[in-house]
Amino acid sequence: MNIGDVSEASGLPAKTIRYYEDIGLITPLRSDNGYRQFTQAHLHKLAFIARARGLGFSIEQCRTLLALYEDRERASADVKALAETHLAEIDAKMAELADMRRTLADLVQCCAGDHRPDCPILKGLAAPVTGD
Amino acid sequence: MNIGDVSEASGLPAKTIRYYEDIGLITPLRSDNGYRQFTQAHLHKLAFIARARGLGFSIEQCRTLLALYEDRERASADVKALAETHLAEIDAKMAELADMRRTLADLVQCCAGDHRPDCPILKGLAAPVTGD
DNA sequence: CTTGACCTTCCAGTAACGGGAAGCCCTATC
DNA sequence: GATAGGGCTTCCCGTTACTGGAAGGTCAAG
Repeated sequence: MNIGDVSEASGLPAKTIRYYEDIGLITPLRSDNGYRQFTQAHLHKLAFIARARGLGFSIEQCRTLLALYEDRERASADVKALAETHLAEIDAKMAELADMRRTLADLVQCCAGDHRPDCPILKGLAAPVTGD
Repeated sequence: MNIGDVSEASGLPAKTIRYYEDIGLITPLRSDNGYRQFTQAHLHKLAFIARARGLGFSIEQCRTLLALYEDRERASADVKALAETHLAEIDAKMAELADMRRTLADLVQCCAGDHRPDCPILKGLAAPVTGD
């Protein structure tokens, strides 16, 4: 398969697939004309990466996951640990966003949002509301 | 004030403050020795930016907020609209994270996490679970 | 006079690609 | 055979919002 085929099959842009080759995630062979030649195994790997990325794993985490995936002796505990680490990262981000959201929603709610210049949002940014 | 003073007062690293000057967010004067000279107004602006950044506004959104902040004729509706746009961005990110979290948590829960190689997480990444 | 803390500029790197240029390859059509 | 098109190649720059580090000027204290 050429890059266009795996691109369509995996849903990944060709640019992204070339990038993954650059950083050593996949290593397609080349045909005589210099075109990358992909096998089903390559496609499988790319789909794996696409799904892991879709779950928010970083490229380096994907690299580790792929290595574990290809290691028939791996312990599932290793995979689980990585997944749990990532789960914790997600939770941390969600908590951070929730904090922002709370504060921002408060400010928005206080703002009349009319033609007048008086704006509690800007006031809140200029001097944070102290709950004391 | 020198950059170290505003850095400490605003909580922003000196590097970041220089960067903000680079991109035109602030424009301190220079003293004879070439050092940046900051006023209370500069510090005020930096603190404003720091808080807006803390709420997740992008640099460009901060630039707009600053412009609105310094425009005595602005309508609070403009500020509110920007804040609501950002609120929607936050909500979108939270929803995306929640989706990831759900799927990942499901996989993690199915994984024994022991010394054996059998791992539902890797299986799930290799071929997504279809709910059909 | 030297030491050390501060300040300056500039260059490079981060994550994970995306855009676009310049140019080769292959097939189809006229 | 010439050409048009689409796909492929490499290469380099741009993105966001900084951070790290090198090389060197400035200033106050001992």
